[in-house]
Amino acid sequence: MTEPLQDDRNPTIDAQFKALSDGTRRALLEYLVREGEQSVHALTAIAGVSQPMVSRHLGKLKRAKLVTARRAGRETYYSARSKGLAPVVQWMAVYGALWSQRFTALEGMEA
Amino acid sequence: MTEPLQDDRNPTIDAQFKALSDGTRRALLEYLVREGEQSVHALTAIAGVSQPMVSRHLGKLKRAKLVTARRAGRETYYSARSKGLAPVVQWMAVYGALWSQRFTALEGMEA
DNA sequence: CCCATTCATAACCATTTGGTTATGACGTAG
DNA sequence: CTACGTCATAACCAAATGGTTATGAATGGG
Repeated sequence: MTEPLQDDRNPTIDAQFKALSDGTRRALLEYLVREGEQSVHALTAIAGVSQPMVSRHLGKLKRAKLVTARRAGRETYYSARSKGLAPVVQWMAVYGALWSQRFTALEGMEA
Repeated sequence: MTEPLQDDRNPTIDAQFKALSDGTRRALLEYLVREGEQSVHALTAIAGVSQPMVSRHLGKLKRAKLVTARRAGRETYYSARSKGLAPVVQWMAVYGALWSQRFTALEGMEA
């Protein structure tokens, strides 16, 4: 509704698109979405990269509000954050709708 | 449909998310979507960056198949490519649907 | 024919990014 | 108490990224 005058820089959307732009990160996220809460250990097993890198990817996903972390003993469990995608979905709804008429039923979503 | 075994690296989706992860690029794209075909000149006027940078951003959007270019005389006109968002939308449809039940009516979309 | 406009590319720079190995903090199990 | 398992952070590196100014290739107008 608020007209993006010339540059609607939005930190959250920025962070989310950037977070989603990496294949490894998407794979982690997809795994969390499909399999539910997972420890870093488990995620390291399925990601093709080292454990520190997994931690860093998860950190970025967390800062993008796409996942949440729950510490339990020596393990940290990450889960996909529902509502996490909302900002991106909203962007898609607005511009995708204008773009073509292929979008519908995406409204009623709050960041 | 094809189960992402552990890492569904998809160059197009990668490129699209990456392309969308920059605010300036999104602003250019949004402008094209809202105002239709525009010359680089016009786009430079609304983007907050130099003309070469606009060209480079447009190049990246083009490689991501989000815009198309049409050369006319000394001007190049860019337009948002309809269907461009399809891969991203598809990803959103699949994972967004799993993610929460907030997604619907996103199927029937082809890349 | 010359000059100006439009655009893309080159050269350069600082920062970010994805990756690694090494280390350290903390919890748990003998 | 010691040893191991889990995770995050540090240090480091090469490559990509966003930005700039300078240049060059076309096209169009006087």
